[in-house]
Amino acid sequence: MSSNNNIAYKFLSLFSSSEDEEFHFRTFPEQKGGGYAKNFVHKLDELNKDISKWSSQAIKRDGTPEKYPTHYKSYNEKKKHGFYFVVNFGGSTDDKIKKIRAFYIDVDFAKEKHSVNSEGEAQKLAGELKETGRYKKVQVNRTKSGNHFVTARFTKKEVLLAKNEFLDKHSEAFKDALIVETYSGFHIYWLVSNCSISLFAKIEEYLIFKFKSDPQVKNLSRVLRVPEFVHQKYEEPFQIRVLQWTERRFTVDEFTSELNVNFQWVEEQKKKEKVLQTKGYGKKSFKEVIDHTGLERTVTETEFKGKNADIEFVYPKPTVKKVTFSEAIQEIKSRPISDFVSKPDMSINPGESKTRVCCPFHNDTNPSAEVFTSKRHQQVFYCHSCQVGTKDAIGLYMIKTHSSFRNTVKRLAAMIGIKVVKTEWEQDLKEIYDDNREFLEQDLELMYPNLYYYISQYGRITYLRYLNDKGSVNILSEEFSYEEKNVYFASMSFIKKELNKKSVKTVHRTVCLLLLLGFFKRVPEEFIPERFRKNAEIKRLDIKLELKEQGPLGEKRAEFVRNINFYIVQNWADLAFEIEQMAFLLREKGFSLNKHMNKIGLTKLMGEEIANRVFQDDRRVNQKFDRLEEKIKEIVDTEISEVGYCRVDDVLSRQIRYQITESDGKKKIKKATFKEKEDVITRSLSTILEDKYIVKTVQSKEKKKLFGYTKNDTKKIKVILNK
DNA sequence: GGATTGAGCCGTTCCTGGAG
DNA sequence: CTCCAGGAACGGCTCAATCC
Repeated sequence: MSSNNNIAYKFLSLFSSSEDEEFHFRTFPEQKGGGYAKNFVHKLDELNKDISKWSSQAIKRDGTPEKYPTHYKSYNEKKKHGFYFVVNFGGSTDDKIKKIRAFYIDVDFAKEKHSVNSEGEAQKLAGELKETGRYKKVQVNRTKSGNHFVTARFTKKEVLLAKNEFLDKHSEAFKDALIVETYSGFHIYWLVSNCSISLFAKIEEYLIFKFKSDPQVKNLSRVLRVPEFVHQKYEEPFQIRVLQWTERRFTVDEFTSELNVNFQWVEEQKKKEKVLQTKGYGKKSFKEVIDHTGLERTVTETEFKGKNADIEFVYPKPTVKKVTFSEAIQEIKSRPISDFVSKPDMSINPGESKTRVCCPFHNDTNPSAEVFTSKRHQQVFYCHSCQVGTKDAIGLYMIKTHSSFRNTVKRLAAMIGIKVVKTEWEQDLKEIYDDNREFLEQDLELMYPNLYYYISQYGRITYLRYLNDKGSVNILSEEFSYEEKNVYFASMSFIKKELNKKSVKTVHRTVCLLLLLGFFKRVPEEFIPERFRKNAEIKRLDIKLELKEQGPLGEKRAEFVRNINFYIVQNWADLAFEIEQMAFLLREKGFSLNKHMNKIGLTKLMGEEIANRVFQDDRRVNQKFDRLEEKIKEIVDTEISEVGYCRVDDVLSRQIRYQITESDGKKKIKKATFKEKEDVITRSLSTILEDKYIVKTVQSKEKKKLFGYTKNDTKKIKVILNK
């Protein structure tokens, strides 16, 4: 027995069955910009020393070690990296885990997060939370997509109370558990001797529901903090410590009976949760409140904001003037808001700079809204209480009626005796947009099966409708057109928000796919008039967006518009055959969003010209990629000439060396990593094979035997054959 | 330095269609 | 019908460009 009193070592040794069992470790920066995560591996007996001496060289992702060793303790304290270990045995990724060492949960009492619908609501909730005195910090945040949420961090005292309550409540279940205390909660471990990999996830799920612990903490290769190291995420550093020791190692049977593990109950809980998570599309919106356990959600329907506003607009006047759409906007913006609103009275008395009114958007008895003249705009309406604000009557009308921008302009124009007429160019455009709408209603499946294949899935038809409609209501001006079509812009985040998507990346890839197919075209940057690229003009455009968002005054936000993608909508009916051809090609070549929707992948699959259409930056295909591709091609050639076929798996497991030219011009031989080989194969296999080979997927045992595959499993394998 | 954007890589989770 | 590999979605992280 060792005589040292190293607690971290003692802790880890509980998890292993022998002194030379391996442990995988990882460090993560606790704070933003704190560097990269690093990986380490140690046998247990290497750690049988004071933790200030624990150190080694980190292992990079490609398996090679880093240049200098890292002393974990000082790295943890000075560089503020958290120090974690992979609880289960085998490796640091899920597929490498071979043995379950323990069941574990992570409970967190430090924070609460509430999602709300508007900044006003967020501020109100934040105020209420602050008043309770239970929180150390209450923050109103806004996601990139414009959703508001309130994060609140409990005071130390509250965290302590919650911790005690939690331990008391579950003392029976934790009787034979290892309990580790973190700043915000606990890591609870139950050592286990004979749990299968497949059972692990089910039991973890049960524990998550039973103890309302962090739902993320259930993966096989989960890392948790090592005791004795310091947790420095918050202001005060906290040393992770072991509260309760145990050497009890459960068998699965003992565990399931002593903790009353019940899988059916888990399924019921899951169903309940699913119902709560269901969100309405389009018409209804819901509010989610997530408490600090991250699991209990209450969902309420929100009001249709603005519908009940106590505001009335003036009646239309007889037409005295006919103007174009953009002229009408100018005219409306140049007039005071009171020209359009009959109630409340928003006129500013002569000689005064502003007027105060009772806000029509909330129950307001003491005037908390004001109408004033700003430097950049004729008039601005802004409520200090509920923070509804607009820069002209257009915004007010849109908030009240939820009309589109175009309809709003038309109706407001009518109120001042103006009729909006279309120019010839606008009429042509309207036809395209209308035709496109109709095009989507047709029986596309029969007429254009490949086109249909791509647009029928994953709500892509919704993207098409949305972008087409967006074009039709954002007609800028004839002088700003490309190929005689209306040019409009859209940011990915904005589309994401409008279409209720969860990730900008998904939106981006979908839009790229639609561009690739040919439904839209990106306008090359050199064709965008200089004045539209200038800040001032972009601000003008942004104000429109801001109105559509019905958000508070967008003065700040209007300063941030840079990389904008400009699009034109094609005439889909005219191009349907070409789109169908492209869709056919993509399917034939085995196009996949995951693998090919990037410049290198698409260039390899479809050629440079098409790739440039979708990705306009001047990224080049990596030289390295080409070299490795040549090598792989050679292997396929020789293999097929020798045995008549080539298994893709074999190519991946082969050691391949290829030449690269380093930055100083020297040539060097490099060993291809697995990932590099995989990249080349997934991204460009079909293109490097020329026309003489085909790739076949084989799954049945008999067929696999033909290719010398003897393993008794149902795994699909890929083989390259002569055509 | 902070914010924001498009774009990249990588790993996990959810879902589906085809093989058996 | 079941099962599972692969595709799509999602989320974490980085990076460069760009502006205040």
